[in-house]
Amino acid sequence: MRVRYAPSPTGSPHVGNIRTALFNWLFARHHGGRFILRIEDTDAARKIEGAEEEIMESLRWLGLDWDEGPVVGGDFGPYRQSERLSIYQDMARRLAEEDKAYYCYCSTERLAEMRAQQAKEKRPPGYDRRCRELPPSQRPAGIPPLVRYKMPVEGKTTFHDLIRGDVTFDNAVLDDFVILKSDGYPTYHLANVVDDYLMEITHVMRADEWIPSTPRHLLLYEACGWRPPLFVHLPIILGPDRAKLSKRHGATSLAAYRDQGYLPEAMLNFLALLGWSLDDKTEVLTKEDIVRHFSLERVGKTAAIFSLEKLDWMNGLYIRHLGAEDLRDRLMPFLDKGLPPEAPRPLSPGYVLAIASLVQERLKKLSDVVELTDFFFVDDLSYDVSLLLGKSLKRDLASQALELSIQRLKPMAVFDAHSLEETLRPLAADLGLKTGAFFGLLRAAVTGRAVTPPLFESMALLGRERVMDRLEQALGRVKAILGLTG
RNA sequence: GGCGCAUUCGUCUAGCGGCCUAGGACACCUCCCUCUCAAGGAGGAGACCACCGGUUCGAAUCCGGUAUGCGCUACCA
Repeated sequence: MRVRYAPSPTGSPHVGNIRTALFNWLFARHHGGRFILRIEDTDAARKIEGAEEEIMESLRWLGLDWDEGPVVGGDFGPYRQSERLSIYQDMARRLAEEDKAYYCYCSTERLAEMRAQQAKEKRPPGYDRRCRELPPSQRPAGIPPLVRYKMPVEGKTTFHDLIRGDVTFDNAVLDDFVILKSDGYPTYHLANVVDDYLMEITHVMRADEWIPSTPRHLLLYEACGWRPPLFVHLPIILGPDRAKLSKRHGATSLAAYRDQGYLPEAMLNFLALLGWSLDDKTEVLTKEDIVRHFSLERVGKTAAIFSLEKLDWMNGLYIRHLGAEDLRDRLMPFLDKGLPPEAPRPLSPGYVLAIASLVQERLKKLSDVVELTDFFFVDDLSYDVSLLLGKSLKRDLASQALELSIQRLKPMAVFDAHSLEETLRPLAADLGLKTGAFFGLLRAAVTGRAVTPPLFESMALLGRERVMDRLEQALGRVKAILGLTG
């Protein structure tokens, strides 16, 4: 079995696009077939420099390796359509010679006018076939022609979709579509059919939106005298507004999710579940699990909305299951990029390792680490004094609590989490404070935040010097307020 | 407008004629645990299976129609 992922390099691939790649890859790996990457760069105008590299980078990030295609080569290359132009041109010429296609000289302006007229008269749009029977003698000179397929005017075309069953179209609703543009480039329809044939693709697995063009492709296979492959149309992925996922949905490119700190293994698991399921309960699956069980029979037919909530949960789950050093290594670049410049670099791997274990079960995304742990790296804690006083804490009590804490902390022989808790916990009672209120005060003083990793572990990691320093500073701030208001 | 595809909790889905007074997960709510936040544990609420007709002893499951959504309708893919 041979399947392909055939993106056009018009930008960084979005998750819907990549999901199609994933299903092709899963299908190939499950059946021991070949997964081919083919770049469909037939639209010179929309082609974006660097997009091809981004496509490959996205595939690599998810771990979808291709057996043939750019970089790796293969026996059916080249795998970039812009390098296969003569093949399409020869084919278009052949079809024209066999009277299965014809040259069209209509200008873009005329076509636009025609469409406007059709719309006005509420007639179905489509080429009016003016050039269809144009004798060679009447061909205008000096106008580079394009080539159109000579669509049968009657009859029906039916194809069998592996997950949708038979789909039938009336040939009459199909117009004479362009197969070769006037710039010598093929359209998707021609290039796709020619390449799928020449590359011996057995299953064309692509998004739902291609269903309406499948009869054109089928007719093209027929015109060329080729046996068509099997067709599989995958449900599309919609944005939260139920429209087809596209650029305007914000962070839809796979790379954007990577940059936010989603793990590739979580993304792969999540994407696989968008349209495929193993059974009525299993949801957490490794790549190997999915490959082992993947089957077209369990691919659904309804469009799915790409919603972040479940992805976030799954990402957190995968983060929690990471080994300590693995997590540290993945966190490092996010800290490096996200921490303010005053945080000393390079970051200490040992220090980050300890921090990582403190936040592991608190992360949904790797990028969350910055907000959660910046106080470990930066000494200038800028927080509002009200954070120290809280809602119910009297000011004099706050200052008293800080003073007492400093006093008790000073003589501690070992400054570890356990000893810290042993010396500080009784203090709450001594002060007549609830532990929540007391620890909240200390937390604010030491971290400048209301929400942090566990207090004693954090204090131990920060070290005696910094903790004492921050407590003193907090005390000073509370006292300043006391003095101000009497 | 034409053509096509789809239609089960807010979301992802299980279900392929009786196991369904519809199962799981995320999100949500409550409680427990607890130094905050998480994580974890225990509960809860949430779907008249889009609607209307058939077929059948019996339908979420089969058939037809309607509605709605989405897609296609380019010298884009």
